[in-house]
Amino acid sequence: MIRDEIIELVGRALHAAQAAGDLPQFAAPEVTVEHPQRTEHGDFSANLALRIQGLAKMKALEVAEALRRHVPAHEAVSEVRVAPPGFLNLYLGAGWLAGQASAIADAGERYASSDRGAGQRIQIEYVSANPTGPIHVGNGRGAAIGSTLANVMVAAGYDVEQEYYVNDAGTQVAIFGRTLYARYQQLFGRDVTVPENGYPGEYVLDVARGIKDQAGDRFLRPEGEEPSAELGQLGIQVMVDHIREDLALMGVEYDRWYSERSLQAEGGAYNRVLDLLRQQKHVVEREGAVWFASSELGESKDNVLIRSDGMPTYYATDIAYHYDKFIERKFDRVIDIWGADHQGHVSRVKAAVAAIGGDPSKLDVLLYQLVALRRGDQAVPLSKRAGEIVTLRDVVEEVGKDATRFFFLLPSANQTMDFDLELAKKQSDENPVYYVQYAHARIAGILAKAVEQGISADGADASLLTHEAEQTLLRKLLLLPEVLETVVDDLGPHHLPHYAQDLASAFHVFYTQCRVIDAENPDLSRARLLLLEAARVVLARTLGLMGVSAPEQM
RNA sequence: GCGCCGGUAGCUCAGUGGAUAGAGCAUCAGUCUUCGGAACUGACGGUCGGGGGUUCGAAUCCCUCCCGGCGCGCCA
Repeated sequence: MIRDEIIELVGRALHAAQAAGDLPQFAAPEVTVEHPQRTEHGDFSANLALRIQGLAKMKALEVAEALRRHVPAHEAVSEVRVAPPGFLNLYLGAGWLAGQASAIADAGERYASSDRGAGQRIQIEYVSANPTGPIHVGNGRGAAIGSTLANVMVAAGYDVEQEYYVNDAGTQVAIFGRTLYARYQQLFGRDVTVPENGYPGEYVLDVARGIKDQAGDRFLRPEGEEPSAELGQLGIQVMVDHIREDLALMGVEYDRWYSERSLQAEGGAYNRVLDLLRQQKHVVEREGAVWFASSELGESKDNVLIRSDGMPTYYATDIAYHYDKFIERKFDRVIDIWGADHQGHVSRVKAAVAAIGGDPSKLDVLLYQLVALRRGDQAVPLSKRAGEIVTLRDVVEEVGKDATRFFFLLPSANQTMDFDLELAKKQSDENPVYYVQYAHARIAGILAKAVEQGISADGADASLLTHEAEQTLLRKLLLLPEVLETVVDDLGPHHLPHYAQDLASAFHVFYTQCRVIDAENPDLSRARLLLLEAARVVLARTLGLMGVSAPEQM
């Protein structure tokens, strides 16, 4: 991308200046450039002179001037200036910029893809909500973040595997099984109530009904007896199917659904990992429970692996799961995306990864802060009476997949957010989703009209794209590769919707100022159609990565 | 009490070492005989939570205090 070429140019200028004796010899720091806020400061600005003034024992302005004299010629760069207190400002040439229209249009949907990831195998695990209930609004945020990040990393050349960890074992599942059995018995007229600590939601009754329709009274046992484990597992399966459907409504698809239970099954990683930890003397028994002596590894406390009732904790199976990720499946990198309420879990999982022979620096845990639901000024409680919650499905069905994803992506992950249902639904200028999609539909409309009138971009002379609005739009189009790199480096998908709004804005300005289809100016029309094609490509790509549709009309 | 996250324009948020701190919405004032007005232009609006420090340069890094959210050994 152009930014990296500019960095390269500045680096070469430094070496050339040193070789020519205009600057003294010293080890050069890494060169960085940025986009100045003010356009008169150029397209790229390097602060190198300011940073090396001490090393050079010269005034920053003089260093910058020495650098400027040695910047090699480059087809994209029309001018290099020095500005106080010592910036080196580089300007892109109008002709080169104009030429990018055809380069982008030709790249099509591959535009902004890169091989930065070099095929590195990376696993992204997200949502992974307990299958004991429907997936709720907060999980939706994780879904939007995770799947968007996955899309972008694929575009950046990573070999990505998206995974949902199904907590189909443990206490909560057992409680779900007992709740389900109570509901199941109710369907046969037995006077039983949902257990005290059970799941009061109506959905469990629906699950029971479905099982009764399929299997009749097969799971009914004499009164007072415990339910079969099979019933619970069947119920979990039904819940997982629902979760899969709910996430599919949001455009989220996984490569793999990984069963926690399978870890504990014969040949699963759980026993091997426990043996491994025992061998390494990381395990102590105390108060009837088995503990991971994590405080010896710098953690603030020890953590229970096996409870006094003999059941493994979530933590224990999670260690086994990460053993599977790092040691057995040998992912180069692992990203876990969790709600902020799991924050306390982060350092102990990292400690465990180190203990089992993994490299904790290859584990990134992306935490997102919690979501509150709003309808205008009105707060919407996430859980209503009797265990009923506002589900993700409710939200998607009310405001649509596009608005749901866009709104979840907008704030950075470590910002708590209010999801405003009223705003997300609004078809007005208050709603940024429509602003961006409208830009795409508008372009599609003009392109369709051009086809109608028999005009095309074939043989366009891009060098006619000299209007300020055209050049501003071109600059925005060139930014997408940098945005994708930032998303990958910061694990920050929120940059995408912000960029999308900027891009849409640049297009709308262009549209207002520049007539595209103009019978009086066929050459300019062709050139502008080419620019439109490029803009459409970039807008569609940006929306596509977010999992938001790019409509031809609205 | 300890840990993590946040505090930036009236509201919702970008911006994590650069130049005069940005955007959307809201408010006010404008733009259309032509490709989609779900648009465009301008104005108004800031002690970047407070204080101290580091630096040529701090919203950004360090220290400290205040406020809010989340979490803190047998839930996940």
